[in-house]
Amino acid sequence: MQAFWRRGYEATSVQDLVSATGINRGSMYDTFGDKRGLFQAAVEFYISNVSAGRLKKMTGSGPALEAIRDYFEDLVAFSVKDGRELGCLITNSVVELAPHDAPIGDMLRDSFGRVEDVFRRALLRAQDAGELSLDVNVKAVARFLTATANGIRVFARADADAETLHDIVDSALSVIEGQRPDLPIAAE
Amino acid sequence: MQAFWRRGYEATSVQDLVSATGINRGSMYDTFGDKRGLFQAAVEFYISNVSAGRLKKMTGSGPALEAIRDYFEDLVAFSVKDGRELGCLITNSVVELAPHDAPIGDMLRDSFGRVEDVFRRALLRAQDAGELSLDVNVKAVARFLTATANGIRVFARADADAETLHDIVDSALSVIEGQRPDLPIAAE
DNA sequence: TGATTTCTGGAACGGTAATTCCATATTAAT
DNA sequence: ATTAATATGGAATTACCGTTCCAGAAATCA
Repeated sequence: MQAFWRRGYEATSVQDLVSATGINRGSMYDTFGDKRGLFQAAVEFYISNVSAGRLKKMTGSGPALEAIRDYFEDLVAFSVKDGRELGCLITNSVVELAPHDAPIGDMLRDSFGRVEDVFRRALLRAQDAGELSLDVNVKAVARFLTATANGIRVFARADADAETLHDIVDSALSVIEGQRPDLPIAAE
Repeated sequence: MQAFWRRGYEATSVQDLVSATGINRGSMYDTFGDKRGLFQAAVEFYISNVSAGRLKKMTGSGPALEAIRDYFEDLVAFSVKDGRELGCLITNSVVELAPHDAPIGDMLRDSFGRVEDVFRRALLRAQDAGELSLDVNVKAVARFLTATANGIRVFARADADAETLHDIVDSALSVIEGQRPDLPIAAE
């Protein structure tokens, strides 16, 4: 997974994968069929571990807008860490492969859908909690936040610094953080 | 350029380039040195034609916020056209190559910088014209809009539909379109 | 027109890619 | 302990990759 994450699908040779994993060539082919099969497994692993792990924090019961901000701060923190210029394996793979490999494309689109869904739920929770105006188009904003996360990942891949990424996050979150609802009509 | 745009650097073979251009193998090598040289030329061509063309519309003297919106509408319109799933050659190349090819990475980062700059100027014009509050952090928002454009491009590469892309644009532009300045203190 | 440069089609080259195979060693199951 | 299953190192295979080369055709220039 890490090899593919770093260099992409095409630029990673089977020899790279053998060296990186320390696993025998033959065993690799026995288990995953071919390079593409291993790649698919790597992406699946990424989705259900790396990605889902970060998303799970957003599904808690605490303040939803705060959870969304934390998600983005996490993203920025990771992007400028030593694992720099990695970006996101899903984003990278969408760009490299989605248009030419339908099954992998579908898998990646599903993953986007799940991210969007987590955002959507968080936004609904924010509305329920009175943190966010009911006028906000939740579906649209969820899509927007998903796209923004991808934009940040592209910037990360271009080695953007923390300040730049923070600027992006702050501006993006102004879409929801400046949207407290009006006072309730019948305040108790 | 189109071959690289469609399939990326690694997945495009020299044979593909020969077939796509109708130009002889030898002539190609005489002119561009090698595959990488041709790629570099393709990206340069993209930057100074495709990309610059779209950006130029934003540098006019008309209403700046409208120009920004038009830029994004253009993006969406192109992304769902027949040239679908192409995304942006710069975005695609950043993701595929920036971390492993310093010269090309630099070229692509420069291009990002120029986009950011065009946004920045437009935002400043908007402030001058009283379309945009002076409280807005212009640099941050310019970075944000650049990142958003990249996010849209990633979505386009994942074959997102027009509605989805419009949702993203509408939400993103709410960062600036809801920010009219307060009435001037000394209204005439 | 004749000379020079440029382009063409296509063969040829070396290298490395993905994949397969196998005899041997290791591990797990009975 | 014996058998069956799995992993290992590495060679072998096939194919395509990028790149070079060249003899001849076309175009350009004097």
